[in-house]
Amino acid sequence: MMKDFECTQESYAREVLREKGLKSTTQRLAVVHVLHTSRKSLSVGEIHDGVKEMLGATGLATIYRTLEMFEDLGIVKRLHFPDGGRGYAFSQGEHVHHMVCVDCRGVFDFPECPVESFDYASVEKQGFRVKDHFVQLFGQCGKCAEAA
Amino acid sequence: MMKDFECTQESYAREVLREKGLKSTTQRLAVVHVLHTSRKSLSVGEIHDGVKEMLGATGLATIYRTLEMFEDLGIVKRLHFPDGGRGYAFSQGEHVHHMVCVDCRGVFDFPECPVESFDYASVEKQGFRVKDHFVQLFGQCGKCAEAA
DNA sequence: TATTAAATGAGAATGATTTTCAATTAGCTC
DNA sequence: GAGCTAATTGAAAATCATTCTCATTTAATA
Repeated sequence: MMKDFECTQESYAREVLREKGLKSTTQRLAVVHVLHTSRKSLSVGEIHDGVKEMLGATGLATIYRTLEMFEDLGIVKRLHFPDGGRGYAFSQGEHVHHMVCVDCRGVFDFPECPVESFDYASVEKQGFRVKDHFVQLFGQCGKCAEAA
Repeated sequence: MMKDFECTQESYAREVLREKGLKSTTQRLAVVHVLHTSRKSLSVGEIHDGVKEMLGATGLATIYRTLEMFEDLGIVKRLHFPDGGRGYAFSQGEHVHHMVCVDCRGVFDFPECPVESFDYASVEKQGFRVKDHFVQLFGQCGKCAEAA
C-alpha cells in the first residue's frame, strides 16, 4: 500500500480501476503520480525513469502495459509528435487539444476547443460521421521563446 | 525514364525535386504514383507493396528515405493514427486537416480548417507562439457506415 | 557517351514495443 | 491478520519498425 502520493488524480484512477475490477498496484499509482507531477507530456522512458525514482527497479513492460490500459480507461492521452515520438499526458477531458512546445515538449492547455465551434455540416454532407478529433498546436512556450 | 504514370502530382514532384537538385528516380516517381492513385492514406508497407507491384523488387529503405524527403519537401503529409501507426497521404495544402475513417483508413478532405477561424488570442495570452497545427477528425466514412 | 554526385539495394544494426512465463501481489474471505 | 486466487509484475526473449552502411547503380549534365 502506498499513501504517500495521494492526489485527486490518484483517487480518480483508483476508482476507475476498482470499477473495472483491476488492481491499484503500486506501479500503476506511481505512473499516475509521475504524470500528475509533471507539467510536460512525458515519453515512455521518462515515465519509466520517474517510476524507478519512486519505487526502484521497475520493469519497462509494466510501464507500457499501464499506459495502454490507462489510455483505454481514459485516464491518460497519448500524443503524437511530428517526428513520430509517443508522449503521454494526463487526460484533461474528452478530447485532446493541447499546445505542445517543440523545444521543451511542455504541454499547455488551451481553453476552448477550436473544433467544437466548427461547423461539421460540410463534413457530414460527405457522409462522414465524426466520432472524435485530435488537435495539437505546435509552437514555442513563453519560457523557450525567451531562452532562444 | 518512366513516362507511363504522368499526372499533375508527378510533374509537381519532378519540379520540386529539380529545384532542390534532387533526382527524379523511378522509385520516387512510383511512390508519387502509388500515393496519388489511392484515395486512402497508406502505411509504409502498403506504399512499398504498391511500388513493388510497379517496379518489382524495391528496397524498403528507399521507401522510407523517399517518404521522409517528400515530407520535408511538403509533397506528402505524415499522419498519426490513434494506435500510433504511421500513415502518409498526398499533401493537400499547408496544414494537415483530414478526416480519417477508422475502418478503411480512407482520408477525406475537409473544406475549411477549424483552427484557422480559431481565436489564438487566449492561447497567445499565455505566451505561447503557435507555429503549426495538426488536426485530424476520426470517424466513419459513408461507405463504411453503410457496410456496418 | 563519359563523368560524377546522388540514389539504391541488401542486409546488418538499432531501438522501441510486445510477448512469455514463472514469481509476486492486491483484494477478497474468513 | 492469514490464506486464497486471479491479476499483475519482472526479466529476458521475441518481434517489429526504422535506420544505417557501403558497394553498386543511375540520373543529370556536359
